[in-house]
Amino acid sequence: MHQDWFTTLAQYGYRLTGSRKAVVEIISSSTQALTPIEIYERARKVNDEIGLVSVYRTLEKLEELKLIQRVHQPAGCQAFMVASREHQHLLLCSQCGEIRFFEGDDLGSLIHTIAKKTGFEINDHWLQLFGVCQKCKTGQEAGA
Amino acid sequence: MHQDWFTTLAQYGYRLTGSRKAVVEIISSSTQALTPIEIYERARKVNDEIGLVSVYRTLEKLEELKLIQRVHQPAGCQAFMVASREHQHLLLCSQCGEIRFFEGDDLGSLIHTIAKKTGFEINDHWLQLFGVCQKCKTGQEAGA
DNA sequence: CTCTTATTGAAAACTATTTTCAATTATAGG
DNA sequence: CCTATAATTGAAAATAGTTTTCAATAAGAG
Repeated sequence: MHQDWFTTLAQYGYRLTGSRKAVVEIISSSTQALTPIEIYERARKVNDEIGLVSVYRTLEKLEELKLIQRVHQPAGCQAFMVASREHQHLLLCSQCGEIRFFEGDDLGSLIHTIAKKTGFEINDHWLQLFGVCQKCKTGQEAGA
Repeated sequence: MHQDWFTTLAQYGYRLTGSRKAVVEIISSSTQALTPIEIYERARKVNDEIGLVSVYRTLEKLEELKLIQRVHQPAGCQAFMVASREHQHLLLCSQCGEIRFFEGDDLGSLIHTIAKKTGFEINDHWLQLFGVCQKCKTGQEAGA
């Protein structure tokens, strides 16, 4: 997957630098949302030259290109992960942070009803499910 | 409505001060989510002694008592508004920020399906609708 | 009315993020 | 392969948002 991201970055005229590669590899392979600091710390383990600023700057670009998304959680909204595709939403484990995509929500008739009742023209929705993943239920910790 | 909030605050042993009254009146009567600074600015117009710190501290308590909730929006997650009741969700106007409550989402079968498919025990969900309110559609600005 | 203790505002501290800037480096074109 | 150039870098400074500290004040119980 991260190869595609490199291609997209190149298509938009962005250079492929060590810092960017590190950030891309870390986020694109994570099953949990990661904060800038978490990404920075992981990147440092591979290359201890990388700066936190570059993490922020890379995140900004990846978000612009819609390759990643900010994840809103009760504990905060600083973490990022791979972007959902159209019609995909997130299911989050409240214990270990493991995230899965799902689709198939059928909000059409609800949206229609609410639109009629309120006079709003409804054009987007956010849906997120929270729970406990199988690993956490059975007592194990998920891998970081 | 804000009378109920004063009662709740008193029940929990909180004193009813001018700063708290101002914050409570402002939030409890707003149809838009307000940031701490916005609340502070409005409160200042009535009482120019109030400090921003007290706004933060009051918000903290109102959130603890579940009288208000933080509202997550594309532009940020610092704003607060009256808490949703059980099963209520938000419909937001992307243009003027006007917010309505709605209920009646029927996610039971979706949640069941996803739980089965993923092994998660799903115990909560966030749903928000976005759109353009009637006033904004017809070109007017909503009242602040 | 008085006493106690919660609450206050201001300033300082802290955290998260963005900007500035000179040095470096990816990459297009020779 | 070189070279030129403009994008990118990391560090430091700046900014924004929030929390803590602290002495002064004031709510409200008795």
